[in-house]
Amino acid sequence: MQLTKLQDSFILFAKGNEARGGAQMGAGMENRMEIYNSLTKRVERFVPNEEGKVKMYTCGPTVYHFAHIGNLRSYIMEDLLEKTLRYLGYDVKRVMNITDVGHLSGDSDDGEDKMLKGARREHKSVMEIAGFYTDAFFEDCKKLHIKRPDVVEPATGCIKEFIHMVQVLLEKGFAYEKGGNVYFDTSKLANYHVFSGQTEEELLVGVREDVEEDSNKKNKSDFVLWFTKSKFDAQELKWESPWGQGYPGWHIECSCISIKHLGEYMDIHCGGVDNIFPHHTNEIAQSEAYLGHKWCNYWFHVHHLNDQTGKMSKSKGEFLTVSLLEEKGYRPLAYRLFCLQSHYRKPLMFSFEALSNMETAYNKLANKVAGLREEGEIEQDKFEAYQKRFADALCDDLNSSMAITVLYDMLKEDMTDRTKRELAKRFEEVLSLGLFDDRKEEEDPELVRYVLGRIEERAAAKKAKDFKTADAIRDELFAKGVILEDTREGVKWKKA
RNA sequence: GGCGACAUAGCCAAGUGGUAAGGCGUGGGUCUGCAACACCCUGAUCACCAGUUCAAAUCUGGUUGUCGCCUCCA
Repeated sequence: MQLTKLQDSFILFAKGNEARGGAQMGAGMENRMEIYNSLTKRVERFVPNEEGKVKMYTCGPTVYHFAHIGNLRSYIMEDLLEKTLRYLGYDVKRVMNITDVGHLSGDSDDGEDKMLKGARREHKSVMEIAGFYTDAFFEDCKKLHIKRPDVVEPATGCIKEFIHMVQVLLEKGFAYEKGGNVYFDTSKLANYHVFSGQTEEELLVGVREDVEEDSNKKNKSDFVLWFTKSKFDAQELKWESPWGQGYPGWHIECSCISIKHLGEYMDIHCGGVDNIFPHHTNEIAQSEAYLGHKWCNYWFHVHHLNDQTGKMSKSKGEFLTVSLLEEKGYRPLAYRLFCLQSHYRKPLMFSFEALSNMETAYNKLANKVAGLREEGEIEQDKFEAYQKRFADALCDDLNSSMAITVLYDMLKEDMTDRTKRELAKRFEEVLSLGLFDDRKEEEDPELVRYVLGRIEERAAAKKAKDFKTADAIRDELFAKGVILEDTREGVKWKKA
């Protein structure tokens, strides 16, 4: 793999201001992770600022509605990244924000605030809506085995910090007040378009026609840091500020919250590809202008989940949620498997046919792992060889598809069940597919006793060659949602 | 219009120079009272065209198609 020097994301001073980075790993731990960096458009060796520690930030959900499974793909892949880093021995601190203010409507933009729109739709207050959908988001995450970040911070909890940051930007001359709002002055930056590779002139060419221009802006690229004048006078959430009553712009929250919890130097910033511009671009602008030095070294972007009509979007109205998948009889973890068997940097095509495939694959895989016995000794050589193969796959720009293949190969390998079990447990630390969850425990003990009784009766009937009775019992249990299987090890049963 | 990504078997999807991983499905088989489970076997020359090379899915150029972004009160 060809390694390249980090491109400077430090936009104020084009050269000579490296972030602190480049810490050398000590003995016993090696930096072997290679990951694509959107900033440099290359796969690079991952080297954190501080040896053995990773500071990671994720753009969290906008809580005006349920997350759809396309949003959740990003969180699944980010979860995989975090767990891979932990698996490799890093001490990871991860922070996520909750956008509960300031981010306006999307594709079918009618100029109404998303939160406000959600509130009106459901006759609730904005904060009630935010609380409800925040809980719903983490419920979905739980079902998909997405670990809750170490720190979760709602934007509305950091207003003071936002105001402070805007003040500093004004003092340093990176921002200006106009028409009641505070804007970031992008002309003060040497390299604003770090991600897009386009110049301002190029951007001007095809500007969307349906967007109303803000005549207060000095430059086309400038963006709002603080609003006091909004065409949404019905804005419910407003705070006092040196510039009058108002609310923060969309981008300031991520800059502020991440610096608050992770300090001035960050290792990895995550999000969906659609965040690259303008959101992440503006975050870099604000943060580095505020800090006066380079801020984050690696940018990790997950590509979209598409269906026949294109990317899934909250604003399209109808969208797929985890709950909806459950209603249709799919396991959320089958969706996780579906995501893991593709690469995070490729668009993934969703269809119910594909998900059905995965559902079957998931059940087979879970059965296979459940069938492993606590037998034999751990074969150390093979144990380590497979651990290495597994880690190698993930270190190769998070090749989760290959990691899944290593799991399958491992299960087919000629070695003791105990070795396989222990390996599967190790892999589960990263994959989190719930392969060791004992589903029987949730069963009603009354039902279990009944089923076991009927199985005995059926066994007796079979012994007496009374297959008619035996089949009748099987049919009866099937009608109750219980499936019987006569395996070499005896009769097994499971819920349909 | 600009910028970028992607295009591999019925479906999902790995694979960046040496003659195509894996999963699901399909078909065949073993096992089984039957069914299911399990296990074994079974498939593609990589959108198209041209070029570089002893050798290309993999590099270069072009074409076509799909998708994303082009903000700042998305």
